[in-house]
Amino acid sequence: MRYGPQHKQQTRERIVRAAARRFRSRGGEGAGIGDLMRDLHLTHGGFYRHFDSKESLFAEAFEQSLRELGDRAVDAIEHAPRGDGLKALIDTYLDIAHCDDVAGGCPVAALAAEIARRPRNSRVRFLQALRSHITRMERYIPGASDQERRQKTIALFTGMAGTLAIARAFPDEKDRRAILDGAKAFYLAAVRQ
Amino acid sequence: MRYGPQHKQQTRERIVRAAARRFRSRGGEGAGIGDLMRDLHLTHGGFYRHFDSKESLFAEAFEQSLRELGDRAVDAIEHAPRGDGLKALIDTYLDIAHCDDVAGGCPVAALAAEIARRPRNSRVRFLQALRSHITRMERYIPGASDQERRQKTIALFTGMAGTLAIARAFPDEKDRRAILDGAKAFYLAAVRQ
DNA sequence: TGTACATCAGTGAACGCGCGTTCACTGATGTAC
DNA sequence: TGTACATCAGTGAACGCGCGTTCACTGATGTAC
Repeated sequence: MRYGPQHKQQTRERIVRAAARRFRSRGGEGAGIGDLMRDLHLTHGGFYRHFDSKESLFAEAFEQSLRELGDRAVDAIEHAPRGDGLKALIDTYLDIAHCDDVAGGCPVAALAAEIARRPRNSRVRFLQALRSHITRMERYIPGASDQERRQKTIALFTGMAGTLAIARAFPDEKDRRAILDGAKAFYLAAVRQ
Repeated sequence: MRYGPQHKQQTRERIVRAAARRFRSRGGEGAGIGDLMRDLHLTHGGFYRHFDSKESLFAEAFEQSLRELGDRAVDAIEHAPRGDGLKALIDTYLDIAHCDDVAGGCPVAALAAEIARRPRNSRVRFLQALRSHITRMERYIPGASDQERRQKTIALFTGMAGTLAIARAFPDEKDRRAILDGAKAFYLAAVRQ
């Protein structure tokens, strides 16, 4: 059957949105095209009208996730009381709600290791997304020079992603909270130097 | 055919050692039993004389990897000049050689996200290994109280693991070095508070 | 206005492949007598 | 000492399954005339 002119674009967006969640919560290998499409009440064959391959969906989903993480971070910083932006950034990232929302959370915490395993050529899109996330964040990080601010931004972001990923392995919420709270203090002190 | 009395134990150890490398470099889903056994000049069928399942091999390989990482960390600290133990710990972990040796490196940096995705029950072994690694390391981390030392140890270790995992995604060695060097300074300052 | 045709998002069977696991079997060595 | 049997690490075919991808097809709507 034929659909309205915006229909295809809408379906594509629904696929990306659903995929972004599935990839984060199940990993790239754990999330299948068939299940994904079934959730959207579509069949797997139609997928290839929208994407060349699972890999290109994965890249697009990653980009979207990271962009949205950045949006939320900026939002948290700019809605914080004056001078508390940095604390808000850290506290939001290391919040128990973020920790417990793998599907909607930071794609780097969920997928960094498997991105590093991909062939060089397919990593460029991910790295581009990562770099623009860092660039977007570095203006909120204090430092004596641009270079120092960038380095601190990278250390902070990659560090917090690691902490979040590991906290998620603990089934007991008390453990997760202890890890996250300890890390909040650690990173805030570190960034304020 | 029948083998000498130590033969089985030796084969088992060879399997664990090879698996520990394969799981870290390819991920739990990317490393297959068939390929693993073929590398050891054995066939896949024999695997089940040594392990119940791929999952139990994975857990044992993880434990061994983390134990060995701890050994190397302790070694680096204790061979460092007096007062430089902490710096040696951080510099060893964030060394470019460690970054580039995924197969022989930290299993947490390589596998944390997928461990977090496993069912609760199968996570207990991993968490036990993680906890004993932390306990082993915390005596080298300064802090006002035991609790503070533990929290800092966790933040440091999980943070460095995240940084390492992400650095590995960069194909250009210059980028990896920049990330690692920036993080070395960041974490050293943070832990020294 | 009415008719014939083109379009193309979505369908679902099929393909090829790799995987974890099972199982009947092998055969060199250890053990019982 | 010699013989018959038991053991069991390792073999390799087979099973069942799920996956990414392909492809001929469908059919409601847009377009050409």
